[in-house]
Amino acid sequence: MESPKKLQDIKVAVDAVIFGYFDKKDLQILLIKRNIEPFKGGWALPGGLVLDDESVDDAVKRELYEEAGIKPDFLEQLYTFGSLGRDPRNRVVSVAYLGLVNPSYHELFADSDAEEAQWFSINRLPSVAFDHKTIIETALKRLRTKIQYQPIGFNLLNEEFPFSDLENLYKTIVGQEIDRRNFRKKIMSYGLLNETNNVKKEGSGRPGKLFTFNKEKYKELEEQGFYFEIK
Amino acid sequence: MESPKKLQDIKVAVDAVIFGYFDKKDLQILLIKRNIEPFKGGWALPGGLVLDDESVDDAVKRELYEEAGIKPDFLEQLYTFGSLGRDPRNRVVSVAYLGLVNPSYHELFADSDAEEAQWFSINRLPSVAFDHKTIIETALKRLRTKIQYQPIGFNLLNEEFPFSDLENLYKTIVGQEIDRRNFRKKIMSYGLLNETNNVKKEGSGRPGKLFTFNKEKYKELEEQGFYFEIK
DNA sequence: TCAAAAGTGTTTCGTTTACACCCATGA
DNA sequence: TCATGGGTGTAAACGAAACACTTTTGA
Repeated sequence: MESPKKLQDIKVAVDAVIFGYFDKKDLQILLIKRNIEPFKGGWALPGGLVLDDESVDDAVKRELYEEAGIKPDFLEQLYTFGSLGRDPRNRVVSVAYLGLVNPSYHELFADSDAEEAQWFSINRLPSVAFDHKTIIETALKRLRTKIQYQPIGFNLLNEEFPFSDLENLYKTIVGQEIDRRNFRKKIMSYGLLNETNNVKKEGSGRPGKLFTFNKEKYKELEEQGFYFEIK
Repeated sequence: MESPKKLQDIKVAVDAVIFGYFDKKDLQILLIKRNIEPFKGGWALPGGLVLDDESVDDAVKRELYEEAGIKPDFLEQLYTFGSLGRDPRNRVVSVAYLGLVNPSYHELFADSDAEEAQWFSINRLPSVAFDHKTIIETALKRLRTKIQYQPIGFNLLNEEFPFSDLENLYKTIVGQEIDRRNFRKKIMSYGLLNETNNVKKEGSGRPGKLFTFNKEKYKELEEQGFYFEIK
């Protein structure tokens, strides 16, 4: 933090990789159709320049709300991309965030004049502007490891969910088969799920009990040095 | 990454938390005595504004070399601090880095006209400028957790080190007693240490064999999905 | 021969893994 | 009664934790 020899000319932006999960589908990422150059008409991560009078954290939240109508349940800083030539116009340093939402609680702004927000399966992403592909890869990697040692996955599920949703979520994100019995035993051993009196209605087969995640209890345990972990 | 409505006026800086370790002493942090306002004469993390034609990663390296004559063995991005009011002069967003060096391989620029760099025990830090205290705390937390699942600690030791140095390092950083036998068994089981023919000369007691860390083997194992872990 | 640090094995305990059948529901 | 997904227990294998004495050196 020294005074500049000559005036610095770098812009500060934010970009967000927002994951959504629809049961029985892939993991999805939120993209915005650009309505200005460069990459006009192409897809890009939601984001934009930070305003002078807002924190960087606030900037992402604002952009997400403006561009897609979304207020993520979970949002954390991912990594700052600061190499040269990221943006063909200016030098732009971009602070990337990783967010999680349950898409059924968030109606997207679709087909408005200005912007179009849309979910894309991570297995069928269109090509994206700037270095956003790298950012997405970084986010995916982080999500895959983080979900194994912090109970962040619940942010992708409904408030009340059948156990199988959780199972499918982990299978999808981590990308490998899990032993249903061992997985359930492990999760249940933490005592972080509350059983509701409701059951899953749709689908065939025996209806599953619905659970909620006990966020308060988790915070409490966490303060006592508890570590959530799924192998 | 949208075009600005009015011109953005935010500076981008880097700050580095560089840890050094002297055997039998505390963990140390590198601070620089400021020779300009604000906080002139006070201590601060090494760092400064990013130049227009260098990447953010390069900016930290340059600043560290200019301000302290140091080229860290390990350096990674820590977190970006982007709240308002961090710097009394301008709006500054700062990308913080965490670095590790072996101080005996790095002579500091001390008492030069321009700058003075000095090691401080993390247990006896002076008060530091800006929000650097927060940055240091973030770095310490990261170091404490990361050293337990990545073999980064070797960057703090001599090229050849007795096993006891490693033991003390972990005791110091993690801040709790370790079982010498179990610790040695665990480390040795990874087969990442090469035994040299040399022994530790100084000190009393039975001389310990010196080891080197096999970086190549670690990289190889890592690619095969191996995870280093110390509980 | 004493003080100081290095070097070393075994048992116990808890956790992880592997594995398959019955249950509840709607069609 | 059949198809579909929900719900459950146990034994074997493995890794973590607890624990103390002998060795080598220099003073």
